[in-house]
Amino acid sequence: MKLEKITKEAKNNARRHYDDACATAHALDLVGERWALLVIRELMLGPRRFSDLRTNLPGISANVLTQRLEGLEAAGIVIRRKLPPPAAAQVYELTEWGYQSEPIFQSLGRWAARSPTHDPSLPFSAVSLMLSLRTMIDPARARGRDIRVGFRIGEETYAGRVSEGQIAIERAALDNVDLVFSGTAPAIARAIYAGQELSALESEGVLQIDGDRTLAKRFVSLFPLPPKAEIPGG
Amino acid sequence: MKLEKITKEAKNNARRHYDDACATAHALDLVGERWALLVIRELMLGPRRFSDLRTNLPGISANVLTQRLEGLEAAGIVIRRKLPPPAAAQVYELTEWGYQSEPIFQSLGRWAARSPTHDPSLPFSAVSLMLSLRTMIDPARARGRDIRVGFRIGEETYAGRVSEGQIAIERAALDNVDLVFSGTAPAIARAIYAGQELSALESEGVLQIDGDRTLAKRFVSLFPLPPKAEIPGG
DNA sequence: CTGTATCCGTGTTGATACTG
DNA sequence: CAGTATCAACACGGATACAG
Repeated sequence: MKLEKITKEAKNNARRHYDDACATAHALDLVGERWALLVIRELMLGPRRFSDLRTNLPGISANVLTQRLEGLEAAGIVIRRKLPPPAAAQVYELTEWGYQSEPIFQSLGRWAARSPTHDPSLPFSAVSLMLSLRTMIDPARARGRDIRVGFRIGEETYAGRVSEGQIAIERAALDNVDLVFSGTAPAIARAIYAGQELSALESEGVLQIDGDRTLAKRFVSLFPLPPKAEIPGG
Repeated sequence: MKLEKITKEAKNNARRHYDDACATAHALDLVGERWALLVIRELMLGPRRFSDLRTNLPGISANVLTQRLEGLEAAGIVIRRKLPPPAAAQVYELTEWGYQSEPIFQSLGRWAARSPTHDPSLPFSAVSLMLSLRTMIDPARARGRDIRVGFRIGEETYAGRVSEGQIAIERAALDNVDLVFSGTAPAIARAIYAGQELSALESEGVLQIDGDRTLAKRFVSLFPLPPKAEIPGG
């Protein structure tokens, strides 16, 4: 039993890697496997349990999630903790270095937003929507604004604050916010990125806005999408 | 014959993808397959031929390289061109949007440079070394400097210019440079990143420096490595 | 010489079912 | 809830043969 485990681990360590001193290639050795970056993304706004990760990563299978978490833990990117009683659940959390990978998501997201084949009508996790706000905010439009905004998505709430051209977001209770968007992540995304009328989404029943409507309109206008790339001969 | 090709293409189009509206996930659909980003990296400093790519990507096989180039071309990231006679060779080149992926390499490289398991003694392609200079230059140290530097790596030459805290680099002839490093990419990397004595590398015969030695020392000092990440319990 | 196509052994991935 | 076991499908990489 023990021996089997050891050989298995040896196998994992000897897994495919690029023989390349380039730091980018090394990054791909660390997080280039399928699903790895998306697992990190889901942890980017704080610790999560195995099943949280599973439900927010449409399509990942349990064994692959296990493997990725083991690999990320071995690499020093993720750490697993047992929550103190009474919660007593096990959670996975990024290490400090793990959290520092956020610029990777921003550069990937900003670039891919220009893709001609990007389909924003697919499922959208709450975390990725929140992260996308950090990525896509237009500092020029946001400068001078100070808006406290809340989001209620399923069971979870996120609190954000626009200031100095940036937006800070964390998983937190909705105290002291000027504005709350409640709904599914895709619905909120339609309001912010597809530019759909807030009132239309509300009558559809997929979105609810509490607070100053004008402020809400101003808020969603802070997140313009870049123009699609023009593909020669495409 | 034709039918087979069509079914194969249909298969390729229907290949594994994340069902996720997040732009980061879409980026991974585009460039998340093994080798894809490294192929793009090799094209980042200008067009290359199939065999250039092969020799600079240690370990990629011809059929995988073909598949990646097809996929990247279909995605609008790479375009293939036939060089005019007499060269008449076929080359692969990034589209404008493809070139805009450079920040992805920078964020990956900067982050992975902190990895405790990064081994800089592996093979190093000329392009990745040149790109790493753009990524790792310390603007604070570089500000106020104006240095024209050349690199001769194998058959190729690269010309760089430090100015305004940045370094611009292109594949170009070595006219008008203050300083030339000649040698293999790993040797130059040892001088710049491992902080090895230039004179030691020269007596070893792996590096040659033409130009002002003091300037060379100043140049290599512009590229400090970040501290390794501390892994809790690692 | 520069790629492309095909075959094949092997390892990785993912769907389903199952266990503590 | 948090994973493990099993198995089929696929992707990878190497070799080789082929085309312009």
